[in-house]
Amino acid sequence: MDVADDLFKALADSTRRTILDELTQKSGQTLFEICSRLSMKHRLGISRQAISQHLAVLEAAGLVETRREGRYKFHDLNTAPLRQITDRWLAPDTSDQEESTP
Amino acid sequence: MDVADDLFKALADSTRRTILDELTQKSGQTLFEICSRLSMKHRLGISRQAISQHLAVLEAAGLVETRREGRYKFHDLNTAPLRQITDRWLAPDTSDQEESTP
DNA sequence: AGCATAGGCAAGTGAACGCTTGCCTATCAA
DNA sequence: TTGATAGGCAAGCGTTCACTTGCCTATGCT
Repeated sequence: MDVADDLFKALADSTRRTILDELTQKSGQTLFEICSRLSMKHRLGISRQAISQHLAVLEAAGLVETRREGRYKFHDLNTAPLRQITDRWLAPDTSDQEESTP
Repeated sequence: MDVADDLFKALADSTRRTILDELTQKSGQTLFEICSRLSMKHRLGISRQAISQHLAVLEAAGLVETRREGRYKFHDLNTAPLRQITDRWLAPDTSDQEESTP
């Protein structure tokens, strides 16, 4: 329905948020690299396909961008879509609020 | 699992985001006021109970605070939890990133 | 008191979601 | 060419989620 729907749906899962954390620490990781990090550092017993699906969701939301090089596919973080959240509810413009009279 | 889970789950639904929009325009609305606004302005054919459940989710996430006065219950917006998102991935500190060597 | 208004609780339903399993394609090294 | 590595596609399963329906409590007006 909403255009922002993909973004918020992508952020709704804790595994996907952890993936964003990992890409924040090191951008340009491959699928297998992300897999091993989630397994080692975060003790997440999760399959490769599950993570692949998570990455697809993050890519649909614009939070992750990919580039292919040979048999490797690198995943880069893009935090730009997150600005929507700030712009929507943390905008400094409070000039046209209605008065509170129940 | 995560403590931030409530926040992102709350934002994952488009109706709840619309409620936040409405509370941004006018804080301190009652349940019925929110109901009529969603119905009129946003053409959302949704029951009162559904909206009540949405407000409970938003309150659990800390995005909405409530105060009772007689038979009225007013709902106030609290955008403070949204700062978590900025702090987590939009933090200006990029000093301790790892180098990208696949 | 009697009735309308404002809100709450709980069970049930259909759809979406997260994850697994199994198999397939593509790239590179021996 | 064979084998290993990196990734993709799709069906199936159990859980969670959004929403409805029905009934109940509390406050206020006349």
